[in-house]
Amino acid sequence: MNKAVTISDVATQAGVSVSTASKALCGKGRMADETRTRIIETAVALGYRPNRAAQALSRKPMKVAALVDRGPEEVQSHLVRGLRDSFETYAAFNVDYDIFEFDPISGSAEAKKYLYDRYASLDGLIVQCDDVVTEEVNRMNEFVNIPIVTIVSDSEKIRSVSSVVINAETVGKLAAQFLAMNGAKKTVIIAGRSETYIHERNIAGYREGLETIAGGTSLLGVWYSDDDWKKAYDCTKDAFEKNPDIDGIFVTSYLAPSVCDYLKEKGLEKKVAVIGVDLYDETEKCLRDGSLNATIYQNQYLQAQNAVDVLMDCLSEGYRILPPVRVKPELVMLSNLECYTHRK
Amino acid sequence: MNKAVTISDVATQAGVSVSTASKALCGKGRMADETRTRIIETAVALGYRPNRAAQALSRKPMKVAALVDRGPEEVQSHLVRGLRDSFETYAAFNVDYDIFEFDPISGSAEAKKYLYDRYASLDGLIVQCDDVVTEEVNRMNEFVNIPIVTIVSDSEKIRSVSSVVINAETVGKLAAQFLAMNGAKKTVIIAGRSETYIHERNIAGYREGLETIAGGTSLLGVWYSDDDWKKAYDCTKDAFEKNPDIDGIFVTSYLAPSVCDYLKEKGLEKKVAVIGVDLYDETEKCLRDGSLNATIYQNQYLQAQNAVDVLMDCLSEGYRILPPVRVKPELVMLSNLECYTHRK
DNA sequence: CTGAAAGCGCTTACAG
DNA sequence: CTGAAAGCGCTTACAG
Repeated sequence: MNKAVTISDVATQAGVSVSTASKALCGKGRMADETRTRIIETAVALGYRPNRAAQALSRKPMKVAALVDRGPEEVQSHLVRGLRDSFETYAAFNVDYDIFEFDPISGSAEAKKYLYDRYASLDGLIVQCDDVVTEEVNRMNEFVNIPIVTIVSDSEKIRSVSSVVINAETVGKLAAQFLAMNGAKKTVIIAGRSETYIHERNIAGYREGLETIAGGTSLLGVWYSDDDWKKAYDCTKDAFEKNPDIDGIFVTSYLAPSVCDYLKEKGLEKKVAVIGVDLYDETEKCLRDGSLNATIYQNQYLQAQNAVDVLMDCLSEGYRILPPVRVKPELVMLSNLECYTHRK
Repeated sequence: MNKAVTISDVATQAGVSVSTASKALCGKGRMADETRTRIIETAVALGYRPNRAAQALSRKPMKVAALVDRGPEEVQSHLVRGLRDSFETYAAFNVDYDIFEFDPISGSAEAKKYLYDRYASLDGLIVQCDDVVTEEVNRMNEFVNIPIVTIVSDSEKIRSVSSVVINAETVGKLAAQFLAMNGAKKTVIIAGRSETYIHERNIAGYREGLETIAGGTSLLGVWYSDDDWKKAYDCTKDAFEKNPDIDGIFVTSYLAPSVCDYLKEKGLEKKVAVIGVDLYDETEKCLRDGSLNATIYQNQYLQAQNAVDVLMDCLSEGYRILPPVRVKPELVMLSNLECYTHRK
């Protein structure tokens, strides 16, 4: 390994002081265009790459924030833990972080205020949020452009950002193949909120899966639970009243336990295959008692970790926009549940 | 965020100089036991965590090596790529690394020589290797104790190490549940090398899975392919000659494509469910043509990444032995294959 | 056995 | 507009 090129090499070569070179390279302060150009050119010519450790040690703390809209406690907690853990690993890089959780129904105003108050002082932002807040983020980012990373939201709606995404179609396809494998022929979907981007894509993927992979299995209908426990139960009930011979159910939201409750009450849990989404205590119980056959874990912890990593990359590489990072959906069944139970 | 505790805080509190604190904390040089203990205790009490950026900046380059025994090209390459990528992210941390691949059959002597030549100058080591080399590593580590991280080998055989492991029983259980879900009743196992730790644990897990999860499915027998393509084919043939009504096969090694070849020749590929292990081009093809129903991917890339992370943690935390890191087996089917095809 | 001092590669007030 | 100097938190010869 050859000795790395340092900023002082660049400075000497360009005939300026280290401080001037530094300012030229990180684009701070004012200086003669000619000087800046010359410095940058010699840096490139010499193959200079800044030493991150040294940068971290000398600069003042970087300020970043994460704005997340609160989901069901146990799902959300994985996300927040992932953010926290990941930020902590960057502690050595001198970053100050703040995680702000707000209620998706009532908290939009709160989230907006948070943004107004802080945006100007932030170096980077992670958001997982609804349309209202998204709009706000877009608006602010037009004035002060900082790197933004979105977590599994309607990423198309936020401009100039990097993102962490789950392939919602794949989730649907996986569910279709799984139910077919379990011998299901007549299936239904209990979806989350109607018209939601993710759920619609889940459904589309499921349809595709039925056609391309699991011929012989059909989709009888889709019910929308609006992410409400009681309503999910009612949907299930309604579905069975209309189609008593259902033998497979795909629940696109975290409400599968509610669906399982209905099945257990009616003694149908062994006859109907059910696959859900996400993983928390209730889900685990259902996997254990056999009423839930599998769940597709959209590793929130990993999503959060990736978001932080991407943000840090953006920040240290001159605010580039990075390609989306995809988190793979993980199929959790009774046999591999133990790999997930200690997911801190 | 409170200001982080620095080594100078620790030094002041313990009533020593910064240099003494540093030496105590990274276990270098000789010093009064009493002093060292006191310093370490105050560091713990204060919640001191060394600033890695500063460490990286001040110490001379760390020398680490990875010793891996070459498996089938495409499986191995994920491992090596994972090591390389991960080491590169530590470049700013001032580490020099070397990756040494050797042939598991003929290369033990070569590997030994490599160890003799370098061991003394290394700060850390990653090994994925057979028993002979393992013995050697153990022996050397008695003289010069450096942190060692093992990747999915018979970790019990290397003492004083951290490790990255795959739960081999879970892989077996997963296979059992999967085949049962596919309606298989009479199954066989085509295993890798006989008497190999991992394969035996795969088989044990499979048996357990059949009992606890997949009642009604039976295991007719186990054939050993010795990790040889031709032999795997022959085993399959032999199995079918003895049991023409086999309807499920678990291949514990990467040789599933060979098993699928037999099935396709005999036109049995739609009637027999097959689940294999690992993922590379041949495996992908079989998933696509439907002769292979699923494979259990033991994410080598991730294993390697984790190994490097663990090693770096060991090195920066005063050579502690860290608890094993478990890599989850991932079930790959046609429906989620796309998540794996761009696995660089 | 212990400590003072230099230095790792950067950034950032501050002074010219 | 440019540079000298201090300082970030650590490690490591070197001197006591």
